[in-house]
Order: sequence, then C-alpha cells, then structure tokens
Amino acid sequence: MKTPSNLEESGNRCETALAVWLVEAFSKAFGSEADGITLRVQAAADDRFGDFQCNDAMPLARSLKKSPRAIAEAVLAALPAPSYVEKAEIAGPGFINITVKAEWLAAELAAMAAKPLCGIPQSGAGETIILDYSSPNIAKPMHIGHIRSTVIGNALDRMYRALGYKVIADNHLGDWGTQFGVIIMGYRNFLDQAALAADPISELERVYVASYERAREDEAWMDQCRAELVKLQQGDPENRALWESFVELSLGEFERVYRRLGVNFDLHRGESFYNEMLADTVALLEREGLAEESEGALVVRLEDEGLPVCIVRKSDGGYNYATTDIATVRSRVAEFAPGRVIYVTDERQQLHFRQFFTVCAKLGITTQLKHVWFGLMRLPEGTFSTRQGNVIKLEALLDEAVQRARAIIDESDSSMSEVEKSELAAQIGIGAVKYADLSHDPQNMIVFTWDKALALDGNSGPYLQYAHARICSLLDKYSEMVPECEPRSLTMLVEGALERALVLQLLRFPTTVQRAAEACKPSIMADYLFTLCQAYSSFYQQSPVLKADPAVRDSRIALCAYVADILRQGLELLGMAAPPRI
RNA sequence: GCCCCUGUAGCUCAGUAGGAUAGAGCAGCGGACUUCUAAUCCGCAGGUCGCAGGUUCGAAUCUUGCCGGGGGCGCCA
Repeated sequence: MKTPSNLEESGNRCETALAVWLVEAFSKAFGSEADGITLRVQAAADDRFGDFQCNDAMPLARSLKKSPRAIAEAVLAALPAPSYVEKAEIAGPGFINITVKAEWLAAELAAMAAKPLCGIPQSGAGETIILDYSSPNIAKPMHIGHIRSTVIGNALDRMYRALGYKVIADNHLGDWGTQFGVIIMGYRNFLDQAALAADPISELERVYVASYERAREDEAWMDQCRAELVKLQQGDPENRALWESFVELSLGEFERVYRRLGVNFDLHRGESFYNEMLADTVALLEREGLAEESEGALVVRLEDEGLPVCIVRKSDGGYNYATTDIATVRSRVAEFAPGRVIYVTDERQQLHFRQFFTVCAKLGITTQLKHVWFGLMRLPEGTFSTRQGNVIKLEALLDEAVQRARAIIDESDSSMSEVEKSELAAQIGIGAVKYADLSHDPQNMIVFTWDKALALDGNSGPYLQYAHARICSLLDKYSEMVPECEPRSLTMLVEGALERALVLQLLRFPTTVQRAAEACKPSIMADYLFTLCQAYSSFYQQSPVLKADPAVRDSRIALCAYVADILRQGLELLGMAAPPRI
C-alpha cells in the first residue's frame, strides 16, 4: 500500500497526517496483501462519528477473506495511534472513526493559515494555462447569456492563478463573422446618428436586426450583404474603417461591464487576429493529407473517431469557426507553449469542440485542450433565443441588482456616507449576481428569475459577505478592547461541537480550491463557502466572543480571524468583494 | 435515427472516489433582537432520490432498458 501521491500536496494537513499513519498500520498488519487499495482518510460523515473516518478496511475483506471489523481491529492493533489522536474506534461494518485532540486541530489550523494564500497548494507552478472565456460578439450588447462564460471563466482564472499556474486570460472576441456584411448594410441604410451617439451598441444592434430581417425576405439584399463582407475581407478601406469603429465602440462598452464585474483579460485577441493564418492552416491540413474535397467544401473526415466531418473551408471559399479555432490553437501553442487551453462556452458547442480537438490531435498538437461547457440560461416561460428580441442586457441586470441592494442598505439607516453606500450597493448587488451563477453546477441549466439572481438572503452572495462583515466588526471591536494584539497569535481552545465543526471546515479550504479548479466547477468553492458561513453563523449566534472570559474570548477571536481570512480569500477566488462593513 | 446533458422535499438546488439515519436555501408553521450587525440563528413539517432490472457486504452515486425535460448532429458561431 502506498500513500496516494496527491494527498501530500492536495492540502488537508490533518487527513494527510492520519493517512500516513494508517498506511503504515495497514502495511504492518497485512504487508503486501494490502497493496491493492489506495488509502483515504476523509471527513466523518456525521460529527457523532468523530472528526475523520477511514473506510478502507471494508474493500479488503474479500481478498483477505476476513471480516471487515477484524481487519480494522488488526490495523488499529498493529501500530499505536499518534499522540494527537484522541480515539480511534471501529463502528458499523468496519468504519474506522477517528477523533483527534483539540490542540492538534488548533495547531494545524494556525499552521495552515500562516502559509501564503491560506495554504492553497502550489500545484500549478511552472505550467501555463490559456483560459478562453467571455468572448462576446462585436456590435452586439452583452446580455445575460454572456454572464455564465464571463463569471465562471473568471472564477477559474482566479483559482488557477492561486494554485500557481501562469494563466493567460484571452477574450476571443467575435469580431470577424459573416454578420459584418449584414451590419454594414444596416449601418448604411438604417442608421440613426442621434441614437448612435447616445448608445452606440444598441443602435448597432438595432440596425443589424433590421438588416437581418430584410435579408431574410430579400434575396438581393442578402447578396449585397455578402458582397460587403467580401469587400471587408479583401481590405476595402471604407468597410475596414467601419469595422474598426464597430470594434472600438464595442470594446469600450465591454470594458465598462468588465470593470463592474472585476474581470480582467491579458489578451483581447478576436477572431480577426488569426485571419492571416487561416489559409496556411488549411494548407497544412491538405499537406498532411487530412483534408479533402466534399460537395465543394474542404473537410476533415472524422469517421474513425465516430464524429461528423469537420468543414474547414466552405464551398464559397470562406473559412469558418473550426478553421479559426484550429489556427488559434496553433498560434497559442507556438507563442505560449501552454500545458492546457481551457474554453468556457455554452453546451451547444460540445460537438464543435470535440471535432476540432480531434483535428488538432491529428495535427500532432499535444497540448491538453479542454472544453468547459455550461447549460443555457432559460426564462421560466421556456428557452429564449439570443437571436430574438427578448434578451435581458447584462448591464440592466447589474443595475437592477445594485438598485435592490441599495434599497436594503437605505432601510437599515446606516451611518455611511453617500459614496460608501453606493460603493457597497455595487459590491453586494454584483456579488449577488455572480454568486447566483457560481453556486450552481455549470453543467446544469439555470432558470433565470430576477428574484433568484438577485437574492439577498439564504444561500446567496450577500449571506457570505454579511458573515464576513460581522467578523470584521468583531475584530475591530477586539482591537479597541485589547490594543496591539494580533488575534492570530492567540491560542485556540476549540471547545464544543460548533467550534470543532468550524475548525474542521476551515482545514478543508486548500483541498477545496484544488478540487474546484481541477473539476472546473466554481460551484464546489461556492458550496464550501456557504457551508463555512453556516458553521460560523451558528457559532456566532450562540457563542459570545467579546463578552466571554479573557481566555475563551481570545480563543474565539482567533478562530474568528481565521474564518475572516479564509472567507475573504474564498470570495476573492470567486471574484466577489468582501466589504468590511455592511 | 444517433450523440451529449438532465430527472432528489411544493419551488430552486447540494450530495464530494459506492459507505452509516439523503442535506441546504426559498415558500409554510412556531420561537429568538434593552445583549459582539436579526441580510442572522434555533425548532417543526415536508422524500417510493423518474420507473424497472443488474453488479455487492452496502447504490441517489456504477450498469442495462424504458419514460419525461434540455441541447446538438457538413458549409452559423
């Protein structure tokens, strides 16, 4: 039996220490007969069972032809428990339940919290990850369909950076599609200059929709759109200038939204950036014998992989999405040598990604390509189409969120200044929107309702922020009572079930970051933080801190300080603010 | 027709590598603010984990079939 190699770095100090002990005990009791299993110590399923449990005696019962209980007994008898183990007992069919000493938990927590980033393992050191997310289309407003890619992508971005990866966040803008012919025609024929000055993107959207509808019923109009697109692609100065102004206007607008969301990109390379490389990429596919003509188009056959053909050049000679994506990978691999490229898009693109990943593999690209997809957001009435009109603009959602948060702040007649109140309303409102998204498993679709997206109580962003603010308030008052004292230097006693549960939850932080990032599910992190806050709130409600006797008071304030540290760190990983006062 | 996802409390969702009596939030009912921030906490009620087989000491979790929901399937991205 061997210690799982991931246990040591993955972070939970206590589970690792106990696993090391039990590995040795299993091996002493059964020698090589116990080699088949990977030992794991995990959190106890219920606090009545202790702090940790190990279930690995049970799977061995068959091969060893002994009862699981007898195996567990032999293991515990083989080696004395470490001094920090309070008790280790066998329960049920063969669970090994472990309770540890409070002093040990306190010391392990202090050691973890003293490390940089609260002990998040630096498992990504030396590896580059390119993270491709958000990717809105030029000349269209960002709507609630963009929020998932942006918010989930950004949380992954933050978690991977915390784990030591070199992350390159790249906003792969839709700036080169066939829509530009349609928009140019709309711009030339339907534009309202006043509206453009007032709200450029809405006006561009409007002329696009008008032109698109005209094209659907008017063949000649459609042909003209295609002609304008060809002119643009061939470098016609006038169309080129129009296109550049669309890009500039859109980027300005996007940047405003990203600032509100706290999202930053390292690169803004739209599809146009790779335009010059498309012909070369197709030529390479032909040279490698991967591409062939079919019905006038150039395609890569993927029948051996059980996938439909992938079109890399249309019968009209134009290139499409797959070509751009392949060229993009080649460019990124050549320039940045990433270990991974991760794409965050909606579920409808799964097949496309499987196809072009397969083509990349055929080209000998070994970089790990991963598609993180998420379910579409739907309205209660049913699916909404982004091509129809009934979209909710992202900014409108954010405005509404901030407004609702502001209403609650105003009710609570706080002594804050106007500036502080509006800053706080933004932090809470936008935190609520982000959390509503991040707290769901990405792969499930979200039914969008205002009340859920903007919830300010229960399992919500503000719940986490509120818990944090209350701790900050306690810490402030403590520093007034006991000046010059660093709470984290105080001795923790870890008394009672609530404190113990809280400490155990804090100790799970580093592992949780690792798990959430590797699974590409920020919801794992969100769920962790909610559980942490529930544990804290229960503790806070029933345990006086500042009013307790000094030794207890100091112990509790230390615990509070650690909760604040980890909560702040965790909120940061989700891209949420942690205001010190609410 | 084929592929991917999904079905857990009235509603929205968790459920970590198969483990002990399936958990939260909201909504409902009942409690707790002259006491460290009540955007909070405590309690009650609420479940044939879609249905039927299989695998095993043990299945919400793995497997097969069926039913329901969502998405996709050569020139859109």
